[in-house]
Order: sequence, then structure tokens, then C-alpha cells
Amino acid sequence: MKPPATIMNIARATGLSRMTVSRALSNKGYCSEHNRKRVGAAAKKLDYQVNMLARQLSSNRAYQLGVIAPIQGLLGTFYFGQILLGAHGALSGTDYHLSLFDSQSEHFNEGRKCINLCRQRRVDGLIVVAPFLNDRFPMTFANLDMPLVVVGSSIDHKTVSYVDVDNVGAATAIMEHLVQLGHKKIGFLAGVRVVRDASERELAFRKTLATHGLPVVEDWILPGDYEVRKAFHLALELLSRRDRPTAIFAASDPMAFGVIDAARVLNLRVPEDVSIAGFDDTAGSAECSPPLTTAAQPMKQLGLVAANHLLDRLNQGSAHTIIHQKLEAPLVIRESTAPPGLRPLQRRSR
Amino acid sequence: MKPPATIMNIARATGLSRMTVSRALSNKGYCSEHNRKRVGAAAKKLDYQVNMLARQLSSNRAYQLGVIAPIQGLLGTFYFGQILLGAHGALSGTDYHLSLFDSQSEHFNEGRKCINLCRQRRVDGLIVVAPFLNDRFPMTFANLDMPLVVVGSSIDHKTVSYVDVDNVGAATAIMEHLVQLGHKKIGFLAGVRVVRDASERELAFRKTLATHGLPVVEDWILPGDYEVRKAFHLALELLSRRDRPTAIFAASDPMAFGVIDAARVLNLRVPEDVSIAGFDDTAGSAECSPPLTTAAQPMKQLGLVAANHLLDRLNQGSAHTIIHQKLEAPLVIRESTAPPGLRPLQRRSR
DNA sequence: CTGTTAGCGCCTTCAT
DNA sequence: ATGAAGGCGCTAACAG
Repeated sequence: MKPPATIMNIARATGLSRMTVSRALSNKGYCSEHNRKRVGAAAKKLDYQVNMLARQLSSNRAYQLGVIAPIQGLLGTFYFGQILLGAHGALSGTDYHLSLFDSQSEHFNEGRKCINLCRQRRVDGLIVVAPFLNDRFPMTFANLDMPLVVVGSSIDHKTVSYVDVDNVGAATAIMEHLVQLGHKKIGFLAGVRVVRDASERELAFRKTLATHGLPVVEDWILPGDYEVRKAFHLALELLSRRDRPTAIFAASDPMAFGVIDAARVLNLRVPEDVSIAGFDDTAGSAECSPPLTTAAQPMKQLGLVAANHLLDRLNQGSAHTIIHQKLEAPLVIRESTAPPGLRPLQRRSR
Repeated sequence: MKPPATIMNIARATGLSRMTVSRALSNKGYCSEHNRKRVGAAAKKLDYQVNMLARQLSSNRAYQLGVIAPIQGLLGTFYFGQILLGAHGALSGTDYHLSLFDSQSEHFNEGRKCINLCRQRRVDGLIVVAPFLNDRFPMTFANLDMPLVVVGSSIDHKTVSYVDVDNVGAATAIMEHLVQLGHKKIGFLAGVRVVRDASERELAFRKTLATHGLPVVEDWILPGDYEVRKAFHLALELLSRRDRPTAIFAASDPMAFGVIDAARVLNLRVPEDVSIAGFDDTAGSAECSPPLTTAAQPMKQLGLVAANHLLDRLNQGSAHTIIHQKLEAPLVIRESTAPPGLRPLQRRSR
């Protein structure tokens, strides 16, 4: 691979100055249409590619956004994948790329690493994914004068932006839905305890019951882990009890799938004998049998909004715009929920 | 955040030349111990951080490795997470970082994008994760003179390195194990059809049966998708048949879990009534009940070896070392397999 | 609209 | 062991 053409080469080829070539290529500043075309042609002919290294130094920008996350606990996760996809989407079409850092790495010492990344100019902005309750590290960056946005955690700090999902609102909507249907005996499959989302959903569960004067039966609140299998086993037990809930709210869709399977194994009909609601609206939630009532968590949107926010701040200069945004997770009513003891209103064949 | 200290600042502070400072900081070339200390002190005091942008341009290196993968289909995957973790581990302690690119993005057009990444000097090397059977894009890079390593696909090309798992070998070992135990009726839960690994494991399944003169019963080969749930449902049906296998080889551990659950629901004992083997040795395979016999796929190792290979090539200059490496996935015999119709040899309490 | 000048911060080379 | 000179490729700022 021979060293690629430089701006200088194009300048020579066209007889123009390097500046004119630079302007023509970057579409910035004045440049005659005629020369722009000539430059474009020469660039194509020479197969010119910017040397980003030079561009970076010259413009004092890395053209990179850093994504900081607890890789170990998150990477194999649909949630995180979607966030990255969203961020990726926001960046496609720009000169920006994503760089990945591990907040659980030994080298991370309390975020010092990140601060250095910024000061080293390796990244122009940071997307901090902080799903765990004990993630204090976003605060490390509070005084870092660098575009930064926290995803999946609502940091109430004037200088730190965040994008989060309104878990409480959405979980409340689900619970309201179940209550409206007439359910009085509602069970809950909690998510991983150390994850903020999970605790917010449980909070909403308890609160909504209280609001309606319904009892909170601790025996019906089971410690899930967001995964199908644990949910399956827990539900198998829960639904075998003499006194069992008529509806179950699972804190994630995979868990809801597990509950559905358990119900089926026990010869319980969903939703006739037991209503089941999930949370996420992940792939397959619409196609499963019965299609799942859930909250459509806009995961991709999280990444998209976060990345766009950073791009905005980078482009509009020093204007310190801070966003504190809670995205809606709209209630999606499908066929896994119905009034207790009743057939569903509509029934699709499958 | 004020602009960080530069080498110039340290030079002024110590009264030395920039070069001496540079040498002292990078531990390259001659430098008196005395000055080295003074420089170190000044650097600490001024909180100096290299400006990577400058270093990059000067040394014509991006200090970045690109990871190219079909994000959509892979990111939410344990497999990919481990690969990234491994690569990450190899890089920690170096100046290198990871950058993430999507081979399914519309901007990717046949790898052109990547080639440009390289020519733009945004990355110094490429880790190409190509798990799908129709991933032709590794070949796009065959003539690209840039450190490149394909992960999860055995590309038989002289100029392209790869690191892969020996799926055929490991799957064969599992099958041999089952056959040795005396099983003659063995079923198979296949993985996603478009994934290379899956087809290799199926191949080994068929071949080993043939080797031992055992019949390949097509009805016992079921189309899984690597996930628990599908496996659960398929196994539920398979194990309910009058004529059912005495052992089942699932092409992934999660699927094996699904089979175990199905067996339990059907009141079949594992391994007394049916032996079950998986593939992966993922988290939980040792702790589940019964502990799973499986092949320990070294996923982290994939990323580690790949990244180290790139680092080697980058550091040893133009020596065109190419590696074609198939990592072993050692057979791990636990308690989910036993001779047909017999109690297991050992039994742990739980 | 175009060109000149200068510099980003580091590192390589060579001279001292 | 240290320093001086110069360049990496691009772009900002200013001049024409």
C-alpha cells in the first residue's frame, strides 16, 4: 500500500494552492464551482484520502467519541447493543467514530483514565453508560470541561447531561393498565438488584399498588435477573401456589417469556388464567405467543440522542447546553393481558 | 479545562530543551538520570499529558485498532462481548485503543469504508469479526497492506491472518465422549444456520456418527437458534416422543439449559434418562444443575490473540507474519452426561 | 475567490 | 548526554 495522495499532490496536479484544495475538499469557505470540480476530479483520480492524523492535530479534534461502559457486565446485552447502534447511527455521515472504554478495567482508576483520554485529545466527547446503582463514576467528570453525556442514569447535576428512560413512568403505566383491567392480585419479577432500572421498576410497582389501595404481597415479588431461565423457574413455583396472582409484571421481556413458558407448562392459559406484562419491547415480543404487552423502551434512541447531543455541543462551540432528558417508553398493549378470568377481547389465530 | 501542559512547558520549567524532555518522558534514547527525574517531577507538577494528536501525526500511527463486526447481529452477544474483552485486555497497558465499526452499516459498502479508514490512518490495524457464512468481506481486505486479522472464520489465504476456534475438533470430542459412554441414539440441536460455527458443529455431529456406524436420524436434528427458549420448546417436543434419543448435543450452552429445563418439566432425569452436552462453557455452565458437560470455547482468547497479533506486527515492522490459528475448545466433562440408562459415576450434592 | 504565511505538538535526524 | 533544525499534512488567519 503506497502512501496515499496528499493535498499537496492535488495542488500540484491542478496547479492550485493547497488552501484552495483544502477548501474545495472540505466544502468550507469560498471556492469557485469550477475549481471545486477540478479538485474533486483530481482527488478521485489520485484516490485521495484525508490524513486524519494531520487533520486532527491541525484542528485540535480527535473526531472520536468515547463510549465508557462496564464492558464485562454489559457488552453481551441487548440493551447495550442497541445503545451502541443508536450512537453509531447518529455518527454515520459525520467524520466521527466511536471508541470503546471499559469502566471496570483496572486501568480505569475512578475515571482518572477518562479524564486523561480527554486531555490527551483522544476523544472529543464522552458517552458514559452507567446502569449500576453504585456507579459513582459519572460524578468524577462533573467538573471536566468536556462534552459528556450520561446514559441510563439520571444524574441531577447542572453541568452533566443525561439521557435516560422514564422507567418509573413506563412501569407505572403498565401497572395502571393491569389495575384498570381489574387485577387485584399482581406479582412482580424484579430485575438485577444492582441495576438502577430494575429498582425503579420495582418502585413503580409498589407505588401503583399503594396508590390504588391494593396490598403489596412480598411473597409475590421475586428476585429475577432479567433472564428467561431464572424467570421460568421462579414463575413455575409462583404459579403453582394455591394462592397465586392473576397478573404478573416482569421487569424485562425475556423474563416475561419465561413466565409465559411456565404458565404453559402448568396448563395455565395466557391471558385467560394469568396476565403477563413485560418491559422492553425487545425483538420477538410482538411475535411471541401470545404477543406481549410491554413498555417499548427506546434503547436505540438513548444512544442516538446522546451522540447527537455531543455532536451539537461540539459544533456549536462553547455554548454549555446541558440536557436532562427522560425518554418515554410507551405502553404497548398486546394480547398477553386481559381482565382476570376473562378471555381476551381480541384473539389472533396463529 | 485549560489547555494541558506541553513538552515545551516542561522544557521551560526545567530549563532543558524539548528534545531532552521528550526523551526523558518516553524513556527512549540517552538521558541522564538526574534530568530524567527533574523532568518527571515537572511533568507531574504540571499534570502533563501527551497530546496524542501530535504524537499520532508525528509517528504516523493512530494508536487505534479497529474492530469490524456486524453490530446488529452480534453486539448483544456473549460471544462478541468476550472477544472484545479479550482484545481490550491485550491492549491495556499499551497506548492502543479500540474503535468499533459496523460491517452492516450502509456506509460500509463492501469494505471500501474500512480500506479508507486505514488509508486515512484512523486505525493501524483491523480485527474483523466474521461469524456469518456469507461474510465475504474479509476477502475484500486480502490485498490491503495493513495488519489485519479475521476472528471466527478460517480464511485460507496467504496474506490474511485468522484466529478461530476449532469447532469441528471440539464438537467431535463431545460426540466421541457421548459415543464412548455408550449412546447410540443421539439428537442434535443446531445453531443459527447462517453462522459458520453452527454449521461446523453440525458437520462434526454427523461425521462422528458416521465414523462409528451410527445412524443419523434427521428427525433428531432440530433447528435451534442458539437461544434457551427455542431449545426448550424443541426439546419439549423431542423428548416427548415415544422414540427419543438417549443423549442430546446442543450446539450452545444456553440451548443445553433449555433442554435441561424441558427434561425436568417432562420428569426426565439428567443424566440418568437423558444425557445433555452443550458447547461454549459460558457463565453458569458449571453452576447449573446438573453441571453441564460442554466444550470450553476460549472466546476471550480469540480477542486476545487477535489483538496481540496485530500489536506484534505493528511493533516488529514490516515482517509480514501471518497466523492461521485454530484455538482448542477443550472438552469439559461434568455431570450432565452419563452412560444411557445409568446413574452418573459421581454425584455431587447441591 | 485565491494564495501566502505560519503553526498545531511531537518526533526523527544529525550535530555537538 | 544534549540541543538545533526541520518536517509530518493539514488548516486558521490574514492578505491580495
